[in-house]
Amino acid sequence: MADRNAANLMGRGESLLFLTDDQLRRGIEAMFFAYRGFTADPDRILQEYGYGRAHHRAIHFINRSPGTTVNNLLSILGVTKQSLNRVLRTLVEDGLVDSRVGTRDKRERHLYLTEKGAGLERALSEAQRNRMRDAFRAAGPEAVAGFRAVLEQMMDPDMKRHYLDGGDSSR
Amino acid sequence: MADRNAANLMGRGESLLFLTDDQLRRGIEAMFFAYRGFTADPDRILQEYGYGRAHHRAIHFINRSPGTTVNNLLSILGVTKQSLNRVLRTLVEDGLVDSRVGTRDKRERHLYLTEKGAGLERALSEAQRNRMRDAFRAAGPEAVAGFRAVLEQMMDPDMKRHYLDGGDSSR
DNA sequence: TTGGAAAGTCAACAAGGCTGACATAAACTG
DNA sequence: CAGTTTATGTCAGCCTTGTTGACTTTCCAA
Repeated sequence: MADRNAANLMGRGESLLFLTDDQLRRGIEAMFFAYRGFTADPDRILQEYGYGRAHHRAIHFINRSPGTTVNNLLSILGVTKQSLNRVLRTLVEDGLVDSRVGTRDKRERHLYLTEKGAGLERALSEAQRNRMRDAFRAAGPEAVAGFRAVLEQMMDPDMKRHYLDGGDSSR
Repeated sequence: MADRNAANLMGRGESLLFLTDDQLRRGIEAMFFAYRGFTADPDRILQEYGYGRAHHRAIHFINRSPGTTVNNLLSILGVTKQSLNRVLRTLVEDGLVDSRVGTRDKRERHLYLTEKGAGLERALSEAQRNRMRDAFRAAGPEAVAGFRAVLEQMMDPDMKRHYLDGGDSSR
């Protein structure tokens, strides 16, 4: 709202913001500290189960897209299949995830949360949603819109696909 | 700006936002994907030097607060001294960080970037600032304010101190 | 039908978290 | 001054989660 001087040279309503290195540094540190807060509550829960963030990520995206394949999960998570496989194996062994051989293509494994897995998912996402909700409410609706707008710009373009996707990029 | 119906029951201008689980899920995934983008460019640079994110974090905060102590860094980074020490030791050995015994309190070590260390810091923070600046400009000034407001709410309260601090919580 | 690509698994290694124990020096306290 | 606390560093060992390389099974297309 402040310096909008040299604006509107760029088609859309974007102002040519004068951003000092210090303002940008604040943004960088905000991301760092906020991400820590963002993961703190689930981390505590996971610790009780002997799991880590990798397990949380797998559980989250399986819940979002039931029946998704390992390969699809790989493209979302951006890790190697060997790394994901280890996490997935423990989740299957512990009875949180069900891995079903594909009917059309028997090379594929389709992933589903079991009742037990869905239970942990609820505990994790509830904790994370509570913090997110509190932050959104305290900051107000316009802030939420801005938050989402900036984060979306910060993503790698290929990832926006997974983000915008309502879910189910499987099958 | 949308549903502001039941608002203003809460003293300040906060509306009692109706946030669906799906809206919150979007926020959660936005954090996940954006954080990946946020760290992607520095990660590439660090890889060339054989360093990781832990080194980046140390370098960042030493640069922000030259002369800071190990203990202060510990409270900012929230890791164990053993973990930080390993990183710090390699940085000192490689001549990126200078560790000087305190004059007032000789138990303390005050940390400074060397010329070489400052060089890497510039490369890392320039890459990260560029992405942050592009995102800020594309999203616009109001979005930036909202971004910061939400992130600040998401932090653990103890961490806000380090965030708001203009720097130099040393000595 | 055969050769390559794709999906998944196994083995081994590295980074960077962690805990616990212990050493040293300096500072503080009664 | 003796004893305790504080700041830092180090060693050993463990865990999670990333990596690469080699291998199997399955599918598909030439």
